[in-house]
Amino acid sequence: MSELEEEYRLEYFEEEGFERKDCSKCGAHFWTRDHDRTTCGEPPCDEYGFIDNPGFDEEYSLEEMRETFLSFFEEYDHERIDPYPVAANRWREDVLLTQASVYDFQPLVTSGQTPPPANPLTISQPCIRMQDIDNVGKTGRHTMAFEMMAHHAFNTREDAEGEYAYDGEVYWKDRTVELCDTLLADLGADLEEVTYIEDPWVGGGNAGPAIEVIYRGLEIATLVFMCMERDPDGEYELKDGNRYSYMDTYVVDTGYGLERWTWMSQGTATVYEAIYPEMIAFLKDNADVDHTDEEAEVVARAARLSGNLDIDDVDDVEAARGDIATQLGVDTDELRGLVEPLEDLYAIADHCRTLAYMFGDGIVPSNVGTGYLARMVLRRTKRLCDNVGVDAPLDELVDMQADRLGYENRDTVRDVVRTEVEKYRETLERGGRRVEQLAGEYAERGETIPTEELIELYDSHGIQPDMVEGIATDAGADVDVPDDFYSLVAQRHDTAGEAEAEPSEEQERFEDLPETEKLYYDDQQRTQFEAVVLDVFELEDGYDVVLDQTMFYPEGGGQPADTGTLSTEESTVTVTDVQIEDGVIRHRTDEKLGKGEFVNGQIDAGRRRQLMRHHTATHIVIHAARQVLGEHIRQAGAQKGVDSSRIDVRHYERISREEIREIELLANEIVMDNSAVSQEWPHRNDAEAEYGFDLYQGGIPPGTHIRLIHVDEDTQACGGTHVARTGDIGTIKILSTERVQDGVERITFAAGEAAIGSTQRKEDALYEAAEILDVSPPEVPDTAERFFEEWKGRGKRIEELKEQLADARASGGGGGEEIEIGETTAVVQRLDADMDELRATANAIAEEGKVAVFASGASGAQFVVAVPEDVSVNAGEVVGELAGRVGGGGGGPPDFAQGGGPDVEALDDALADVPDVLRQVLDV
RNA sequence: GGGCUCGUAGAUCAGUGGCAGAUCGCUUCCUUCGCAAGGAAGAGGCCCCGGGUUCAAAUCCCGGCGAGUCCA
Repeated sequence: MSELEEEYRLEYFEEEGFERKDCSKCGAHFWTRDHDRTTCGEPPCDEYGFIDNPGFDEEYSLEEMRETFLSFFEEYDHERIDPYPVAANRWREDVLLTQASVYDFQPLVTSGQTPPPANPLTISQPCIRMQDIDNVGKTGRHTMAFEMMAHHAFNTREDAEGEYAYDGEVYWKDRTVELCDTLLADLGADLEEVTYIEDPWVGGGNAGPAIEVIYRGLEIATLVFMCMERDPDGEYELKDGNRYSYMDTYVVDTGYGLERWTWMSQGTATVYEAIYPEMIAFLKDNADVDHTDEEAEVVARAARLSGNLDIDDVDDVEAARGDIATQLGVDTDELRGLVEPLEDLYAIADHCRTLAYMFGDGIVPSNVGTGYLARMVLRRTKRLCDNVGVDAPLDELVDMQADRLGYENRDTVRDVVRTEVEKYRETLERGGRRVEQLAGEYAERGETIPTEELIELYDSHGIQPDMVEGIATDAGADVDVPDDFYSLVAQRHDTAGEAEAEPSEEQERFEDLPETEKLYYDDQQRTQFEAVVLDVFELEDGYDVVLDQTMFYPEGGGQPADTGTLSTEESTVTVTDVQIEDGVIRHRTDEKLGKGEFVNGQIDAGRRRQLMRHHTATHIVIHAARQVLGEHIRQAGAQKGVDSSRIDVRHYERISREEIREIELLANEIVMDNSAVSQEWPHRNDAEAEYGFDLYQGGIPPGTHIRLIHVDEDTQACGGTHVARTGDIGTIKILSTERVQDGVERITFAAGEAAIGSTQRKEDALYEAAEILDVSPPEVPDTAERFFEEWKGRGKRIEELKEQLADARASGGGGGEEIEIGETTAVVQRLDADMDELRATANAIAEEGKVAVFASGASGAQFVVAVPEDVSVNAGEVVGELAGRVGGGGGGPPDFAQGGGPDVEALDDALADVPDVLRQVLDV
């Protein structure tokens, strides 16, 4: 760490008369204006000093504080940027949720591949952190949803000029600290009380010096100077044990907690009371949480005490509760009774804000990804509401927050919440029944419900152990929930880490090749071109040809590669696949071409035309789906093909047939409008400013300029090839929808010739069915139904007749051979009928008090033996013996058995042996 | 993306390779001035679909479709 010490010797500190000190309690290095100070200022070294003693001149609400911050930085030449969605997985694959403002600019901007939307910039970015979910409401300062206010500056070193998407230095450490200091001074903070603690930062492969800003015991900002990256040969070893070296780009990454600044300005006992005053008042009223003045006084004092303690997880909270009660001179349980309902209310307010962010930004509840996190939060919130007695519908509570946060899709948000609450209710009901039954069984046996069952209930059915406990207690069964329950669940999910094979025999030759010029964007209708062969790579199966320019579209963005041919004067080779790697396009061919040869390229025009139709149609279908299903509709994946294509969209319920028809109609209206499909390459900042984040349906492309495709009113960033006018698509036919995951619907459709083809195939099927039924196609459904009903009726009638036939045979009409065995009579008969008939007849005979042995040769050799109640013949044994003689086996209970074998030839002989077999069995 | 669980009467679910079951609901009748309740009788099943194993599959195996749930 000491290697970074130099990094903190700022001119600004010197000019302002700061002194570097070591904390007398924790040893941390920190900078302060107060020369008498000995501690770093952060709990546990110091206590909160702002409760009932606000640190700023004025009180601010959340909204006021946000505005104050942003306009302050605007005044100092920063551009204000709109916040990004909380679903960070829309632009990066390594995380699900936005947890800091810098997430917005990773990895493309921080690495220098893409310019920032402004430089320097300021933003208040909504973030969600689920790590501390259990602490929310209890510690007085943890929230799951928060806004990270920030100012960022993106710099590159002088010697790297021109290599990155931004150049030069905007500002670095001194200016950053100065801005922070100035803001504090502007708000009226006592700068003597502010400490800047040295705390190097490491994360996500990057690192750099960082400073924690502490004021009156509260960490109100972190100033990170990201300037290093992980490098095995790096000069510096940092606290994560890895080595790092300096990068060409260096980024000012600051984070100012909006909630904490608001709290600081108000000095309330908890952060929640500062940021959600109206909602908490509403919840208190709704849940009837009311304290006498005396009780309120106890609660306030307890909050103050717990705020002063170093509480960082729930175990500490529980332990601290006793201490606090002692200090206040009240009973621990009494204190808990007063405080716990409040804690639940605080958590509800916070969780509702989290949900508003999530659903407002278009996250759909699901069993995967961010959707799953949203589902977990929603269920947890619902449980908290039920627990504390809040009976306002959850969608209303979430809407209160969505309203306050200024979301415009509030109706959809409410709809999503209602649907999800209903799903949860069903899960609970299902689970409840299951547990009741299980508990009943264990209670009867006087056993404790084993842990294995609890894990199964939770893992497979989503039933929390405490719910099992509640129901089981009512049923009189014991439950023992182990302390390490959740780690036991985790064990079930242990997966062997798969080794990632990396062949990496990348030839240097390939890396030295220039980027291939992409002709397919110039004129998307052309299918022929001329080029020079730059290099040829021999593969196990064919060759990879690299040209100077190409019309062949490489696989990408869900669009498959073009196929076609490359011809020289002497020969023609077939292109079967095309891939792009670092801007260099490889054409996979069956035959070899010579380096330096001129070739004439011809792509398969029919295939390409279908792919273009499908690609443009994809934009149209998603646009239409958005009109019909709602603004939240977003692509979750897509694959184009020649015969059909599919897109996956996020939606919270199954798409109905009616909705499909609407989407199909809308899509075809766009086709019929025959409007032009256009492309442009604007600066990405201009594009984002005009169209917003929804441009990026299929991932975010790097680069300063991005390609936009306009189809009707839809605009998307897209690298694919498209038809010139929507009418070129011909027609769009939606083929099917399926639920590929909970919350993700897959729409499969066909365009152009493929649409006609698929419609014709469906019609053919209908015509064929109509012909078989000998009716016209519109009559098929009614006729099919009538036939099905009739078929079922006949089945029933046949059953009845078989029963009657069996009765008739039993009463002597069957003509079976009767033999006497001991005191009973046995009827032995061959009856080549199916099993049902044999069984019915044999049963009827047994009813008469006779042993029945029936055999059939209808399908294989089969036997049925029925024995009346008080006769001591074991039917199973008889069948076993007989079936053995026809090469098979059989068995069943003593009074009724069946069996058989493949050897029909031996059936009659076996039947002839029946008397012997029966006597034998009887003797035993 | 991966794991696990489930698809049987209108609903909720039993069913351990050998005759398709329970409870509620439904229909009719009895009892009643009437209703609730009670009694009696009855209807209602492509055991999700398709393959396989077997003498025999609701049951075992594989695949598909549909649903639920946990984890990353």
